[in-house]
Amino acid sequence: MSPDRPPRVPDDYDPADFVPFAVTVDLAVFTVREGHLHVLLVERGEEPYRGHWALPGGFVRPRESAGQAARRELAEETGLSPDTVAGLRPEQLRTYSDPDRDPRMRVVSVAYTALLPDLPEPRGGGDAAQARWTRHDTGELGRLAFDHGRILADGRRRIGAKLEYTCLATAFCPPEFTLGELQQVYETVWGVTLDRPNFRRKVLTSPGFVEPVEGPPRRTGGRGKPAALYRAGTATALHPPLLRPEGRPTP
Amino acid sequence: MSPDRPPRVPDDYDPADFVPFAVTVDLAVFTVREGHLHVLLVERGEEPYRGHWALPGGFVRPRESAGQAARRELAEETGLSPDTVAGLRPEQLRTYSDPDRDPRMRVVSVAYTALLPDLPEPRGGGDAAQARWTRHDTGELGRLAFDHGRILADGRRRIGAKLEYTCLATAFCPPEFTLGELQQVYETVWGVTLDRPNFRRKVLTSPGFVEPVEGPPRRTGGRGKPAALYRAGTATALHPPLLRPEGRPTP
DNA sequence: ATAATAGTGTCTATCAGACACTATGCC
DNA sequence: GGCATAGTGTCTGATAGACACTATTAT
Repeated sequence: MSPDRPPRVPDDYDPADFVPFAVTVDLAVFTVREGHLHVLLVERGEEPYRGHWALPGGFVRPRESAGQAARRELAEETGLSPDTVAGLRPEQLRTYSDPDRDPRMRVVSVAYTALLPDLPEPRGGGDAAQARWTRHDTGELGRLAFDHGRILADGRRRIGAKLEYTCLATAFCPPEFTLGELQQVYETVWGVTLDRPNFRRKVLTSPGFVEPVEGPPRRTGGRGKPAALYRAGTATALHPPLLRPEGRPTP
Repeated sequence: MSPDRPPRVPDDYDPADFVPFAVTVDLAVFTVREGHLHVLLVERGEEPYRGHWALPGGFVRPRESAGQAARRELAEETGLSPDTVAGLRPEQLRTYSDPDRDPRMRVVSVAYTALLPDLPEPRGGGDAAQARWTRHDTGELGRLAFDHGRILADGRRRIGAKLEYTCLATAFCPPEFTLGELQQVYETVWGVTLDRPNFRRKVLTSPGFVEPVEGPPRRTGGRGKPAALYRAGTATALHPPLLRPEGRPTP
């Protein structure tokens, strides 16, 4: 509901004196780089958790929605042009509201995931705050600040699942990409290897998943036969889905 | 992130003067009753939207998480015993944070879905606020208060999708149920008819979806052959999923 | 030539949809 | 018997996994 609704109040609590909450957004921004899943982290410059790495994010401002705040923060943290960021669609992950998740005050955080193609190093918003891509698989990312480790784990699980039944994987790719690159996204995020012929067949027979780039230009990824280029199609859902091997949903 | 993180602040905004937000939970509580999907609504007794129907919900208290608030509100609104409510697991849907979603103040609402078996009429929390099950399909539920119409639509879409790849459907059923009842949940939520033999085969060969109730008791749903009873299994995910007919994800 | 990547074709096991048929209860 | 629901068996078309094979580039 929303504020008042009078007789609902059961006992000890008066709606008028609700505690003020701070509302923030946190972003789990992923990219695939050199065959590894990376996540964008920033270094905290203040207590608590000074010197720890954290997810980028910030306050929701008085006149913006959480989604707008997420897009704004993403632009600030990555230093991407507003045009580029406009094309991205941070997707709401879930909201974290444990009363003690911030030791200082009551902060409710709306978490988002975003997927980027491989980009140059983040500019870090042009100020002193460090921002960098960190490999997600290695243990390198020690303890993150606050409950960001949990948020990151939730986000990671979510994108793995969404690759199965949406066309989301193309968001990890540049505007034009080869099927080999697309396959590597799946292999990297899922941590498996896929059969190339079967992967091609599945992608190409899923209507609206990818569409060939008309001009017969081609591109090479080193040596080997140059690959045809594709761009993301208009579909957003995959029916039927492209299921992970092993059956199990990834623990 | 969470409050401060010093050099991040870009320009005009001072983290110290964040506006106070109110945080509420809203619940989209569904049940299947007489072959129709129903949702639990309460009648508002105050402006704005006095006399309009709304989703049940309320403020998050100073020392509870949004999830705890959702369970508490669910217990209050349905009048269910705490034991029963403890078994339910309201699931976070998403957070609604449009600056103008409440005309009076800045309210961010964390929405939850919950699925109940067919129950006696809600007690309405023992006070004057009306609470009742309303058919979701008919146009009977006029304009809901605030953005609750949108929340309800989002929740409806979500549970339809989750039936495909989770074992959630059993949450609509009493502790012991027949496969016919389970099938009716799918048919009702999806608005389709399913082939019974194929449905049985799928459910029974999905490990952990349902398990037979040992004692050979049986129960009838009127006339016809009595059906074997099952209870929910231990699995939570369905692999491979039980896909909706038609291919399309339901617009 | 060899390595490396792109792309094609085919066989097969599995699975979902369709549907005929049997079983067991009530009237 | 007639009807309604529960439950079984079978056929078939679609699909995913496995894998052999060809194509085109760089070195």
